[in-house]
Amino acid sequence: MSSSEISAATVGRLPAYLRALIELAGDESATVSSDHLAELVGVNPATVRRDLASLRITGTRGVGYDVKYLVFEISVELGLNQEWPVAVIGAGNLGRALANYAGLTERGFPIRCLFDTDQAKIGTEVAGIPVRHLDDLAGTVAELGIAVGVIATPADGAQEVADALVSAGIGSILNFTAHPIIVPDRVVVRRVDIATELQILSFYQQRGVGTSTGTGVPLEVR
Amino acid sequence: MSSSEISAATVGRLPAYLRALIELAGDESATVSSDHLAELVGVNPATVRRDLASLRITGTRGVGYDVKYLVFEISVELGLNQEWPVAVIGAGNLGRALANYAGLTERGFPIRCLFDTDQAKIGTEVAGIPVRHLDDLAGTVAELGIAVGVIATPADGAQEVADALVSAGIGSILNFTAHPIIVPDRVVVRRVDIATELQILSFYQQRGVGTSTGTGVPLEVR
DNA sequence: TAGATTGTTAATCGATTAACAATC
DNA sequence: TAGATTGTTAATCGATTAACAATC
Repeated sequence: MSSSEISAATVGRLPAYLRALIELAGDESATVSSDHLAELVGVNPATVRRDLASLRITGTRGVGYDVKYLVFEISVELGLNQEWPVAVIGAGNLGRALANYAGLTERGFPIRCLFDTDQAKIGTEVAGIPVRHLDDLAGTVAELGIAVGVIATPADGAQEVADALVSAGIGSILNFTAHPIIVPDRVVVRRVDIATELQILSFYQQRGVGTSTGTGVPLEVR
Repeated sequence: MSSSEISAATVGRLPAYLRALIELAGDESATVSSDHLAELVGVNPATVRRDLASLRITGTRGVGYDVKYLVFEISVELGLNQEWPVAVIGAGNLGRALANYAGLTERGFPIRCLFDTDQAKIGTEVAGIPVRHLDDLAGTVAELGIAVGVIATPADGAQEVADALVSAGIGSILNFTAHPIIVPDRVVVRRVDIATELQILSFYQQRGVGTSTGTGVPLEVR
């Protein structure tokens, strides 16, 4: 399908475009040029035009792109016109921090359930979110329509949890542990590894410092 | 200097190489071929050889690379032969989760202090780590030799905190907020943005699913 | 019409990979 | 010597960017 034209690099920039556009919309800007948007996000204007063209988003020559239309279209591309209920596996410090982070619900990723294997935690609530036993994962995924699983357990449990998520029918996994996980092709995985980020920082710090980017994408304005 | 030959892509793979090598060392493997290491990390063997060559790490033709030597050299490149004391700004749920994550100290990134502006928290401890007022940042950075600052505050405080870290002389910042920060060239920033990661997941989930990689690098074995 | 800005082609750049001579 | 594997060249691939005709 046409979707194959959208590169991973483009997808990685979409959240940054959206964030900049939402601020522009607040400023009541009706249109935005590729030059302006590029400057806000820290990329080349031609890259912006190419990215938008790959999404079949068109602007108006001599004028620019309609901000509201851009926000709408990019949101649709990112699936933000619907909710993606999240389950967090691991009700430790990280799991509780995620549960307490209201920003996720605001952005369409409400955490609906926490899972753990510690009997003392089962049946309690964290920030109003129930904690259930990992054995109840499959049933809960079906019951609550969970779309995304977040692995927030100790590293040595990561693969086991990933397997459980996969058998429960989950198609998207965010892995916070230091260990890579192996999943079938149909499942999409991203990893957030704090220790790796720190190691990359120390590499550049130790040398004269080049500039490093976040998340593999130039998200930081220079 | 010679350092300019090392690409950001190579740097991003170093932590994954190191992780695989440490497991191999545990298996008492004395040497490893580029083929084997490539398979463990999920990259092409030629990429492994090219990456190592760019670090001036040599192997032995017909034999492979010495595992202990690789571990040592890559560790040195990543600055892991020394400690990088960390300060976490924000003693909320995320800050406390980080403080309780022993993995960071084990990997050479001990959290030495938390900072907040909530008087009720100042003077308390989290997992044995003191919480001080943000006003004391510069003094504490000097006193404890802090090398890395982690921004774990609400998003709207990110730039202000970044400015404070920069004036305190910090050269490496890990930003957990949804907002990009602007810093001088000498400062290295990486960002971990959970909402962005989830948006990228939902993009792929919504479509037939391609495969996405974590951290901008193919860290997940397929 | 004159100025602005898109949409897209062609050039460039950088990273990946195949292939193979060198050599252990 | 025969087999294995590196180190590196050259080819390939994909992404970025300059440039500009199209057109609002």
